[in-house]
Amino acid sequence: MPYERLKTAILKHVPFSDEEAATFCNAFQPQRYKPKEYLLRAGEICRFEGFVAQGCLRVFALDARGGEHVLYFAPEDWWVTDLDSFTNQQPSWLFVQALEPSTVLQITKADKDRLYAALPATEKLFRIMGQKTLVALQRRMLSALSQTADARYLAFVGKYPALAQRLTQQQVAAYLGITHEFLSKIRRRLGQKK
Amino acid sequence: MPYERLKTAILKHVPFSDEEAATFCNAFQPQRYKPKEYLLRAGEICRFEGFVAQGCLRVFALDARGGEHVLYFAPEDWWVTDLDSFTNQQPSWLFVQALEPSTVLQITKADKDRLYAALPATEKLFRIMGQKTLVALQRRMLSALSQTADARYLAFVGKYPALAQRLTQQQVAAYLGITHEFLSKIRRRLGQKK
DNA sequence: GGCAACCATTGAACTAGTTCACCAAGTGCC
DNA sequence: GGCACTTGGTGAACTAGTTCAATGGTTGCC
Repeated sequence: MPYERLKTAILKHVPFSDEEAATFCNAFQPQRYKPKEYLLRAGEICRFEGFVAQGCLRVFALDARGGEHVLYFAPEDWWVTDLDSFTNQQPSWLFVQALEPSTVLQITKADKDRLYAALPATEKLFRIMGQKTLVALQRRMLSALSQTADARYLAFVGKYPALAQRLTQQQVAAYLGITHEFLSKIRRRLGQKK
Repeated sequence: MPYERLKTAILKHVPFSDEEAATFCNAFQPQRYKPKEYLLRAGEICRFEGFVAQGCLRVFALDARGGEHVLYFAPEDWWVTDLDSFTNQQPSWLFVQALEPSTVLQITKADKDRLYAALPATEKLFRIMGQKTLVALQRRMLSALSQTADARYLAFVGKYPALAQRLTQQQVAAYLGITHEFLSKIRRRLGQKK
């Protein structure tokens, strides 16, 4: 049951009763995606906020020359949306794509607004989750400003070893902000055979 | 009156009555800082969340070799804290320093928690402000991943022209993730005399 | 009013990371 | 079972950005 993961995840932050948790979870619709399938493309309006029950997605942007740059990966238990496009219902500049066969529990903007009204603790839930995301992104920003690609790569595999295994090197490179050729050279230098 | 700026700022996001707004604002204490004065140093626990009523601060980190890297600047109407250290009351890895003579309205963790309890809309207020900060940081992260230093510099002065005037080039460079020497060369190349 | 900091600029030598072209191995598809 | 496609690796030439050292101009301080 994909809803169990969602229930467990939210109860970590907010003390919902069983009924409240059910009200919360029932506002989400499960959707399955095949590898390479897009949930959102730049120019579209993001109609969902999703909780990944299974699989792995990526959120990325294209630069002027067609290069892909990964904002984040979303494996199981992560949330995925274009926050700006979703909250303001305006055109996105991001792509959201499944990397593996994935199941995502999705909520619409209207249903999320209903949740805020029906269960006030929802405010706190998303405030806290947003704060954690912000702290993590601040760390990554500082890492981008201050560390060399070698150090960023080591930090990434150190922090997310299981995820690093699931991703191709191209995806990892697009997250680190380097070319996959250079990542290959870093790995050789570090003697990483894995 | 420094509280007027704070009141105006919060009423943009949340419909407080005059009494509620007063309750909110009175939880904050004004503090004045001289240029170069530190509000927080790495290793300390961040005891405040602040609203800048006047002046300008910077939040930065040191790398292994002593280089400074700016996470963000906080001029008038911006909020400033080490979110991680403040919310979890654990040692910080950041520095917060005044760049100009500044007045900051500050709240402690305990008083902020009291606000959350006394005025539930406070949850919404900080959820929304957090979301906006997150969206802005996502944009900056993608810019760091995908753009050259020239483009990032132009984007910065384009987005924050007044702020760029107030800062030294060293500060701007530490925000862009380049050396101030290289920033100087970029500016020459662009023919910027300002 | 003079000295000490700090700031912006510049040039030369260097290094981290890119680009392009190519090759080998795996994987999935029909 | 074969073919197309994607992936990972490698080398050579290149470029964006760093490092170091030096200079001159402001600014602020006592």
